[in-house]
Amino acid sequence: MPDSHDFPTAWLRVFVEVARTGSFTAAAAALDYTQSAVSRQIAALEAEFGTPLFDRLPRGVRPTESGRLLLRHAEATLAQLDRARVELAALGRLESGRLRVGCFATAAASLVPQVLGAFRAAHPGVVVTLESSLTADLLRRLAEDVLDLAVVAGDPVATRAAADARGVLLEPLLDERMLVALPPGHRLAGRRDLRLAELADESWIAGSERPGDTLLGSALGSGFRPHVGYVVGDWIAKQGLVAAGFGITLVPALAAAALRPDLARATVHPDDVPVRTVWAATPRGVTPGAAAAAFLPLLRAGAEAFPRGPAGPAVSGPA
Amino acid sequence: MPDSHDFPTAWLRVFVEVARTGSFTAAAAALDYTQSAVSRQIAALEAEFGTPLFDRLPRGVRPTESGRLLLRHAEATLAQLDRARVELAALGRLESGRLRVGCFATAAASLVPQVLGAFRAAHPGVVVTLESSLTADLLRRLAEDVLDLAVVAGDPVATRAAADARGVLLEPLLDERMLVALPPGHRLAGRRDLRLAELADESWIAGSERPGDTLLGSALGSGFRPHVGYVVGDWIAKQGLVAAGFGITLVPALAAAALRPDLARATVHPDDVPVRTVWAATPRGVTPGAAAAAFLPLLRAGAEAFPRGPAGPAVSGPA
DNA sequence: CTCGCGTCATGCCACCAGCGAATGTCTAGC
DNA sequence: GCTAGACATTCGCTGGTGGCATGACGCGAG
Repeated sequence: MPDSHDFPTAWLRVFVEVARTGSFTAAAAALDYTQSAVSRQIAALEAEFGTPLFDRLPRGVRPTESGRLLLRHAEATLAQLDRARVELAALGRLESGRLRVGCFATAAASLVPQVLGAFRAAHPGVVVTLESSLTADLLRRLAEDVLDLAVVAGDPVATRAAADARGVLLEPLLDERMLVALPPGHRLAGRRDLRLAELADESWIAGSERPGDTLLGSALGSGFRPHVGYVVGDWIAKQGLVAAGFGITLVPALAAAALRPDLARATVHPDDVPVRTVWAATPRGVTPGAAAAAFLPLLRAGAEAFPRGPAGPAVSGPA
Repeated sequence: MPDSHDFPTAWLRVFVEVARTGSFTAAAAALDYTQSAVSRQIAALEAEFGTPLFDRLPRGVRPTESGRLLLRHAEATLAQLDRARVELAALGRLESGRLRVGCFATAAASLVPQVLGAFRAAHPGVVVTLESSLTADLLRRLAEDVLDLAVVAGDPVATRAAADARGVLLEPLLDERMLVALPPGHRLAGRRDLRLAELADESWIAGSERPGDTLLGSALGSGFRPHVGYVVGDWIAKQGLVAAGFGITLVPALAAAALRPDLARATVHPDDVPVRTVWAATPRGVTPGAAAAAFLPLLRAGAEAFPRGPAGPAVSGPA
């Protein structure tokens, strides 16, 4: 039973073993062949290369100059194949490899870094890259095989449609609640399931002049008409304005952890803001790498830990 | 007809070609396989390594991370085997390799260097080493596979017996004549087939105190009893003594070219000194390297060019 | 929507490459 | 000369390997 579970490289092993032991018979015994098999293997090799590779002596064999030359290459080749095997195994055991993750901006605030931390702790050998971009871009990059996995968010139907069009697989992670960031000491600080109507008198800070592009705009469908006092795209500036008491703003739950601690917050009633679902997105058709496969459960667990209930952690007032 | 004249490395080529073309079908066409064969080759590879190597896309395939890893090694391995092939071919065409020649001292004076010159001119890539030693030692080194070829000399029967005992093959090259080196202007300068009796009054310079070890001693059997004036092992010193007129000495024909030009010389009648045959010696049983095989004809030709007749070149007096 | 096309996967068959067992041949050593 | 040990060779057979035909699937044109 000549160790058949390795690929057609038997002749290499046979050759090297013959050279090592200096005997067909011994090599055959070592490799679990019969002597005749070894004899013909070598004969075939010699025919193939058109030159004798071993001198047949009365007691065993000795490599000719050609044999020695080939031996060097054969050993190098075996080593090469061995390395391939080892590295491939390491890849499978996630001792090496790469994982290219993409996510939308607010996911990069807390959820993804936290999961990445757990992943890196479990698989230090894997090189992880993270980039944040808009959902549409992430889906495109998945399809282009620039990313292995992405965390995307958006309107359930539209996002799923976009993903399907690009051949991207979506797995829902959580439905994201919305918070309102309030100036310190605000009267509504810590409230849960706040109705937007209660905020009708507030001055709002929007992320863009076009309401449709903003979180706030997505609430327009419910008949709510906010008074927009400022338009600021920058996240830091936005918080600054809120902290200074110039207005309030919507904050996705995932970004709550990134809120400056002096801000008060309150959760919005789910009926007043459309659900924004967060998905794990993976390319369809391509077999997931071991790294991506290992990342997904961690991502699910991380999402699970996020509040699906009425309020998030530290939702009541500043520290 | 899948290019069957190369050794079981087909899977490497198949794999690399699939990765290169990104298609089983195209790879099959390029390698003169059918698509099904390629499909199963890859499937077998994937089973072997326990991981998918290609993502099957609607249009062709693309290597997975494991595939890319294996691809690097596969290409390296193919290159390695290719190098082996090329170097082996170069070895066969004597564009590389080595030739370890040994010879007895006087052969190193002229015959062997001359042949080596011709050889190196024809095969500049071959690394040639030359060592000179005594015949017995040369035979031993041949048997020990330290030399590829040797030029030895000695008494026909004894030498052949020694060679047989060591498993060394002998091929006669020439029967060496003997010269006498004479002081400049000596009365016998240029004589041919000189009888030793004519030299009875001369003072001889021997190489050793034990007559049996010397060329001169080998002539004792014929009843000749020389008057030994000096015993000098060193070749330069011996010539110096002769040149200064202190005596005469025997010189093997092969060393004639190395005689200092101011010495006169004469050939000795073959009946007065025992024949010393010069052989090419090669190890028996071991297949001769291409280099040794190419060297032998040159050696025969070189020996042929040496005088087998009554007198050598420039045998008459100094220049 | 359906059809056609191109792609890979698979079932079935044939072939021969390669193995095992037994035998032959050569050499060395006693 | 005989024995022992090594490689070579022969014969019969199995299993791997490729070819052919077909199936499954996704895409894109009409």
